[in-house]
Amino acid sequence: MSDTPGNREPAAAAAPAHRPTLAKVAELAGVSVSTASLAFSGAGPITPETRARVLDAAKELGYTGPNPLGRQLRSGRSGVVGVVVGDQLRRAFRDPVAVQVLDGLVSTLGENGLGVLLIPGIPSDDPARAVDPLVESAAMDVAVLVWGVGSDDATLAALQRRGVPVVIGEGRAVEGTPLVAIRDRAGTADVVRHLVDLGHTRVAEVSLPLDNSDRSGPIDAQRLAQVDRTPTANRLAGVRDVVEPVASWETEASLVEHGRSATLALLGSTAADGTTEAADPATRPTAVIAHSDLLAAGALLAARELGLRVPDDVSVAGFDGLDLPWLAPDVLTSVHQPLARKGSELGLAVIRQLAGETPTTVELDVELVVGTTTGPAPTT
Amino acid sequence: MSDTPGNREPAAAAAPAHRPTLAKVAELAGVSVSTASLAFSGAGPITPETRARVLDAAKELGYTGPNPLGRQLRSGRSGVVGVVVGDQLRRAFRDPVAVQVLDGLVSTLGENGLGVLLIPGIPSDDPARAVDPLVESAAMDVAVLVWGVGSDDATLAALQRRGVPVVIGEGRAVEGTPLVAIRDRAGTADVVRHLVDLGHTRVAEVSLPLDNSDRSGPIDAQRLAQVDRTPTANRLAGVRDVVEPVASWETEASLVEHGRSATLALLGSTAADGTTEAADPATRPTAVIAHSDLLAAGALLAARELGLRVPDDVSVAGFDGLDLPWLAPDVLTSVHQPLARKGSELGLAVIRQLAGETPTTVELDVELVVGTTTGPAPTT
DNA sequence: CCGTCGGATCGAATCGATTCGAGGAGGTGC
DNA sequence: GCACCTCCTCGAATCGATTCGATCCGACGG
Repeated sequence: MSDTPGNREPAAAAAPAHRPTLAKVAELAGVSVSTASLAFSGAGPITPETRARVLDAAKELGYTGPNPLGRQLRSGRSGVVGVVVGDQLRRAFRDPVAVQVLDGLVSTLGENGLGVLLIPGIPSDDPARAVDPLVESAAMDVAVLVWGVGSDDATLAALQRRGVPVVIGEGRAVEGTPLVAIRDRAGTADVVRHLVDLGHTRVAEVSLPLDNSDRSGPIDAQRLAQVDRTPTANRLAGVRDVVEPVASWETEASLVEHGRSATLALLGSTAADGTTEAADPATRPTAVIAHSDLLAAGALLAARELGLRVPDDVSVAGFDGLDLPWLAPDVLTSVHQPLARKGSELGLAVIRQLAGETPTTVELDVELVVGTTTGPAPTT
Repeated sequence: MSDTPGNREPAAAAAPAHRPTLAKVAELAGVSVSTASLAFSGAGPITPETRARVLDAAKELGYTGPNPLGRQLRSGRSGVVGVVVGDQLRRAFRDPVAVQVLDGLVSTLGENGLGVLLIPGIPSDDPARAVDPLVESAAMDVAVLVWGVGSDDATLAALQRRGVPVVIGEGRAVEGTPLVAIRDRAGTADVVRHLVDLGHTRVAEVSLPLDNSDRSGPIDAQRLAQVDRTPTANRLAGVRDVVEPVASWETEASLVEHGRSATLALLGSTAADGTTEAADPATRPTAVIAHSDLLAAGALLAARELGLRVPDDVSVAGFDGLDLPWLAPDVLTSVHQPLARKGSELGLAVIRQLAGETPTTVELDVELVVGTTTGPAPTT
């Protein structure tokens, strides 16, 4: 076998495990490579005996099935779907919303034999890292941009340049790519209408990030015009479809602590000694609408801290429909969105894309679920 | 070019985008394929003009670089690291501990041009799903079992059968595979010693799951013998190195709500009307040691619910060192472990494994950080 | 003026499997 | 008994790139 002088074994000292190939198995079984391939793939006719002989030979050699790399090259498919997450995983995954969507996506793709490759997105504000090796050259059949695309998305551009088909979740529609979205705007309007129906007129808003600038603070008209994330834009619009909020506060991420600090700013006033206490009940907002449940949870904690009773002194509502048992005994009033379903739909869109079907837009329904955190506006 | 009659174009109607190959580029540039390859890879000598000519030709054809599949087959490397997560992502990623480790892992691997493929593990209690397509046949250079391996791990077995090198985090050491662990046992002993030093003698324990049976309830000696997860075993042992807990409660997952219910059971007693109130201060545990911060957070909430002051009536300590700002104003006493570092070390172990180095075991240090939730045992 | 040396380019083998058309053996029908 | 048909197996091309050794060229030294 090693009759060739000058073998191509450069320095592989402790690597005796040159895995056997299909050819070796075929040789041992006394059949051709093509027949051996048939034995494994099951495509095409083959006698049970021949098949058994091949399988026996495989077992004897310790061959555990066709090398995926060879198969992939031949078929032109890698079986891998790239999922673009934020540049920091820890950030993207701290939000249960993201995790649940991803869970649905991974399950659906897994059922179809597709794997998920985590791709750190290219931060649009960092041109130095404009070439991410994974985005630029990882093998993937489709890429999923789960959390939308900005107006000037470097990752999207790179993928399109490479010719990788793209599926987008929750965001701006892009020519020729499937989109899976939810009815943010209508859902947000629903919950705000619920508040208005309860008599609330001074509604404060805790907003999702408007872009990826990590800013936080009050949103004025000028800032409002700069919004560059579709979900945020939709929810801002949904609120304003019903009422003009008396105050609106931008947060840097959908996390409990940011909801808390935003709400302290909206409902509290800083005393001379630096401590924060509840603001004047006559002017203070009577309801807080948060763009997410995590922010709403923070709002709830802030209200408790300020000594405000929920919902007697202030009503709090969120968006997402997360299960937050540690808020007990309170149950958030929230707009429930089908998170796992959103992931599944993304997965199905990927599969349709691979099948060559023409891209479609899917829009999922949401549902207002009233909990214990909203009630009639205080009469004072 | 298409002088061959009977082209191999079966039914690719709307797919004109047969991506150009290196051969086509070489042809247009008037050079050989090998030279064109050199122009892209940069390996080997090449005149700047030739290189430019190739690159121009590539641009003209819309060729965006070598097809990863071809390169992978040739090199025998896929550049992909499989990371085995629980069968349900949503479950694995609800724990910030997991997410932070994964974040460190993804960063480190990303810096080395390696991608992370999410692999749902094979549930050991479900023989029907004993063949996961991804575990069985996805292309990966190394697999990482981040959360340890059980005594009879189907996923590990499948990977070993395939000959995929494995790296293990936090668990039982396996012959010939690198391991990255932390000093659970010593760290746990440290925090328990801290409690004992404060005068606590009646210490209750809220334990991580002992196996993947989803059981919850008190742990007796018999159950204690069945533990099949190394981190849990280590922490149980660490506690017992210092004190014998007056009560120990198994949870089904490291989540706030389970910590809460366990603690209600440990510190409360159910009244005749079905409500739970604090048990007799004379016999009630004065300290709760939880195996994780999420469980400890639940314990804290439960204590508050029972009307117990922390740390005056009861001390609470955890493990992990998570940042839990929504527990404010409390700050958990906890054993901090370097989570991102653990991920990085796993990544480095992967890289060493790929470089053919011999597997080593890395054990990371932990540090007790005293917060506001532990204090002297009540004198009554 | 010729031999030699070094750098750039090319040819061909190789990675490991899939697939299609051809060929061969065995069985059936007339 | 012959022709035909079916079913299985085989050979060879192919997927797209990398890489090694060979070749070819110009330049330089003797």
